[in-house]
Amino acid sequence: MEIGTDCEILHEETVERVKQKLPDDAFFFNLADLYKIFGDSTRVRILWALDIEEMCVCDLAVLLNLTKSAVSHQLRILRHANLVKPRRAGKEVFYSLADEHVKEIFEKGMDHIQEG
Amino acid sequence: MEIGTDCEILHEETVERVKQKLPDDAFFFNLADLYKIFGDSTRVRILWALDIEEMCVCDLAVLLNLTKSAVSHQLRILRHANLVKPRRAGKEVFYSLADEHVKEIFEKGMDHIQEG
DNA sequence: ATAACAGTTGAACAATTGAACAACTGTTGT
DNA sequence: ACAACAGTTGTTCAATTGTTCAACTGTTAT
Repeated sequence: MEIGTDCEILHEETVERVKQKLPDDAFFFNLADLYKIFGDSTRVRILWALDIEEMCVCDLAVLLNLTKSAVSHQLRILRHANLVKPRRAGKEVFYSLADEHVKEIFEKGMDHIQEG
Repeated sequence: MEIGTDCEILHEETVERVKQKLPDDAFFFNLADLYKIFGDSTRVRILWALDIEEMCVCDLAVLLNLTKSAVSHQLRILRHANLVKPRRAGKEVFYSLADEHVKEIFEKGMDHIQEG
């Protein structure tokens, strides 16, 4: 079955109208990639914890019952997405939320859960 | 390496303080599951389109260059998460966003992308 | 009734992803 | 210089996930 052509165009006006506003693929990939990061309970727990206060890798491992390795891997992903930022202090690295967006995205998500 | 114990507890006060506020696992799973749904470019494109106007499955397939099947599978997931709602009209099924949260979560996500 | 078509659904396959393990950096203190 | 420890990183493996294909519903019109 051929993509996009296994059906007649039912409402051409609608499709055209929306198509004109449609952002390019990169936009959607970036947006999806951002949400993908929130889409894992371990990462969400880390973000939630860092929303309370700055913590080092070991603290997070103990708090969330994970290995340092697992925490570090996830922090790397979160760092890469500019959601957390590191602060080195001797041997330890303290992590905190990078900006206010994280908190806001969280709040909207929780709103939805509490209704559904 | 034993989980959560491959390091000394460095800041016990911090860990305890955060632990007391820590929601149960279900909370984080639900939250992650919600974001997981936004974490796919096809679903995000569908949601974006439905944010402009109500559309039927075929319209979405043509607009986004997908098979009806692929669209329907994704709509099922979105329906299940209460993000879209169907409206049957004869042979066609029109979908629209279920509530305002979707739009708000979107906006926050885009804010973040445009800064990073 | 039956043909036509919008939409749904299940199974199978490829691609992605999180966790675990082990090896490695980098900093501190002796 | 070296031991100790916080953190990082690469690899492997199992599990999850998106898409496709094919078969199936359900509604409309003849």
